[in-house]
Amino acid sequence: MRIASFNINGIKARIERVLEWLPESNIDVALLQEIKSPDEAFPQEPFQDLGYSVQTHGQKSFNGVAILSKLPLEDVTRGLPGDDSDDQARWIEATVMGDHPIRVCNLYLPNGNPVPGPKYDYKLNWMARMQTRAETLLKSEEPFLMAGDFNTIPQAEDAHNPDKWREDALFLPQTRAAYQRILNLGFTEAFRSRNSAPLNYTFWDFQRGAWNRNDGIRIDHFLLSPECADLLGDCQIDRQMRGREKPSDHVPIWIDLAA
DNA sequence: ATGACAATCAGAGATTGA
Repeated sequence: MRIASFNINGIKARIERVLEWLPESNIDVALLQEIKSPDEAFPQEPFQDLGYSVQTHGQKSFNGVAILSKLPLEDVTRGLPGDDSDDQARWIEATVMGDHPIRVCNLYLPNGNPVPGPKYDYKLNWMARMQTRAETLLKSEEPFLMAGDFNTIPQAEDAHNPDKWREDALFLPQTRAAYQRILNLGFTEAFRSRNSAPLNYTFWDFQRGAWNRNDGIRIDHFLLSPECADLLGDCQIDRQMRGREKPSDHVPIWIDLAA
């Protein structure tokens, strides 16, 4: 089974790219971020026509996550636990019912800029809540994964020009430490477990010709629980999507699971 | 020091993103 994560930067603007990509990359389960759409406005029919069921957790204008799946989904839950006052649509979970049921958490982690300020405080609080959720799921000993746009550059080799990100919310020591604390619970970061090469990115800014200079960053990740990591096959970044007509600023990343 | 790009909502230009 192939599970992908893709920050599409608006379903309305990106639907043609997504519809061509799903069969091209043989995606069974797609975790989408930044759908920028309320649930009722998300176009389900084109995806159902391709054989996917659709689960969304959206809001007007910003944020929003969705799961498209060719396999049955059970126990869909919306929102990251830990703060009832948080109304930003950044987290959705479901259990994918393949040969081995896998709990899938699709996340759009806050950007956090500018630093310092309330947006960065929100990011760090959100990451702490995510760690708590991860700890809860680990106790269940069910295979699960957390994937999406982490807005986190884990290491210097994950940026073309790390020095320009030193003061940025995506690369500050506090951000990387919060990410590392989650990883240290026992997760496998799928891409780096399969590929140690630098110059592999998932995001290139629209500005300053970043794509043409490969001036990118690697911020979209798959974290696998120990039981899930045992099922991992390949992990690839669909880099070519950045060169298409009307691209998102992110590209898809996918994993193959023996599940 | 600023803007550069793109998407959204709205129907211009502010806001957000990374």
